[in-house]
Amino acid sequence: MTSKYERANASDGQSRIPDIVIGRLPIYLRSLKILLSQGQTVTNSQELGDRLGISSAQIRKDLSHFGEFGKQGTGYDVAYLCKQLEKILQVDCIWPVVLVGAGNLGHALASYAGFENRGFRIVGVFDNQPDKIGTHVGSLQVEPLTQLPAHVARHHCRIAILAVPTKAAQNVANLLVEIGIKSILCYAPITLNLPEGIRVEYIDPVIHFQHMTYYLEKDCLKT
Amino acid sequence: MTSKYERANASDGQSRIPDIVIGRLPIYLRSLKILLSQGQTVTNSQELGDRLGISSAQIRKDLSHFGEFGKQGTGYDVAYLCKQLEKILQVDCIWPVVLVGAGNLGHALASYAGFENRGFRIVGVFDNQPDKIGTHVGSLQVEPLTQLPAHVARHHCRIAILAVPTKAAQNVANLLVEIGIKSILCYAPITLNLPEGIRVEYIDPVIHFQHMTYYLEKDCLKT
DNA sequence: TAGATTGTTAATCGATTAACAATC
DNA sequence: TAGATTGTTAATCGATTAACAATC
Repeated sequence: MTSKYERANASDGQSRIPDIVIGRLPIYLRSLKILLSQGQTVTNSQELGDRLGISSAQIRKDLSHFGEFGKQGTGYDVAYLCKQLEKILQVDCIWPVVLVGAGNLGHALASYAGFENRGFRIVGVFDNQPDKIGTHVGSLQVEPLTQLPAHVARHHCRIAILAVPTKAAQNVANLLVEIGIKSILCYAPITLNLPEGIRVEYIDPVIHFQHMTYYLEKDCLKT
Repeated sequence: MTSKYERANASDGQSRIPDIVIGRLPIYLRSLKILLSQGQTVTNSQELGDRLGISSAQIRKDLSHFGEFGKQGTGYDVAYLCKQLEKILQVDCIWPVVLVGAGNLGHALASYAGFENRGFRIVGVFDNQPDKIGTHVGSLQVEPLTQLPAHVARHHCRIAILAVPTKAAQNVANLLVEIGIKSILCYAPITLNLPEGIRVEYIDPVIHFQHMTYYLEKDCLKT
C-alpha cells in the first residue's frame, strides 16, 4: 500500500487534496463509527453512499487521495477505515479546546458530552461578565479573559470556540489569534476578518434557515 | 428591470439557479444588514467581497441570477439590496419554527434573541422527558411530544429544529415529516434518512473541528 | 466629461460521474 | 471459479474568474 498522501499545510503552497474532499471525511468517519457501534464489521462504498446521499464513486475517489483502504469484492473493514480516517484527520488523539463566552450557548457546549470520543475536550471557559466568573459550567469554572493567554499556553490550545455576543466577536477573535490560536469555530453571526493562516469555521443556524426558506412554499406569518 | 428569476421548487424539475448560489445569499444578506446597521447607505461588489473573502465577480454573478440590483459607477444601495435579498430568500416575514428537544442546547436556542429580526420565531418547545415538561425555556413552556402535531398544524409550521439525543433523532424526524414539516435543522450528529422533498441541514461542531485539525500541526494531548 | 462599477460573456478551472480493468 | 467491489481513468458537468462593453 503506497500512500500518495502528503499533508497540506501553510508552508505547502500547492495542496494536492481539495479542501472539499477533506470536508467530507468527517462525515464518512461519523457514519462509520455508527456502523461500528452497531457491530457491523464490513461495509462498501455503495452502502456508505446510500446512507449519506453521496455517490459511491465519490466516496471511492475521495478515499483514493489517501491510499487504498478496501478490498475488491469485499469492501471496507469498518474498524480499519475508521482508524485510518482518524489518522488522516489527526483525531486519533484529544485536542484541547478553549471556549470563550459563558452564555446559554457556552453552557450548552461546555456541558456537551459528545466531544471527547470524537477527539476534543473543552479545557477552559472564559467570559468577561463579572457575574459569570466563578460560576460552574459543565465540569469547569468560568474564568476571566485575563486568564486566557496563560491557559492557552499551558494547555497548548490551538482551537477555540467563539460564543460571545456579536459586538464582541471580532475583538475577542483578534485576541485569540494574538495568543496563538490557529482555528476558530465562530458562533457569532458575523464574518471575521483575520490574518492569513487562521482558519475560521462558522455556525449560524439562521443561515441554514434562510437557505431552506428559499425552497419553501410561502405561507409564513406576515410581519 | 426584467427579472429572469423563477423560483425552483419540487414541481420544477430543472432548477436554473444552483443551490450553491442560494447558499451564499444569506451570507450576503447578513453582511449587508451589518453595513445597514452601521449607517452605510452604498456598497459595491468589491467591498462586499473583501469583507466575505469572496471575489467581486462571484458576487455580481450570483446576484445576476435574480435581476439587476446595482448602478454602474456607484454600486448597490444597501437598504434596497437587503430588501431584495429578503424577498428572494422569502424572509421578508416571520417563519414559525418548532423546537424539539429541551436539553441544554434546546434551552440555548429557545433563549436566543437573534432569530426574530432575521425572519424566524420559535413558537413551541417539545420534549418527552417528564421532568422537562412544563418547565420554562425562554418565553415558552416545554410541552410533550403528543402536543406537537396539533401545534404544527395550528401555527402552519414548516420548519423544525431537531435538538434531541442522537438515538432519538431518526424517529423524531420521521414524526416531523409525518405531520407536515418540510425543513429540518438537525443538531444530532447523524445523517437522517428521509423522503425526497424534505430538506435537512446539519449543525455538528465536531465536523468543523475535524475539518480544522487536518490542517493543524499535531501537538495535541495523546490519548 | 472622466472615473467607477455594473452585468455578462467566454475561458478557465475544478469537481463529479460513469465505466471498467484489476483483483479479492 | 463466479460474483462483487475496488481504485482509477477519462468524460462530463458545473462553478469560478478575468475581462470588458455598457452606462451611471
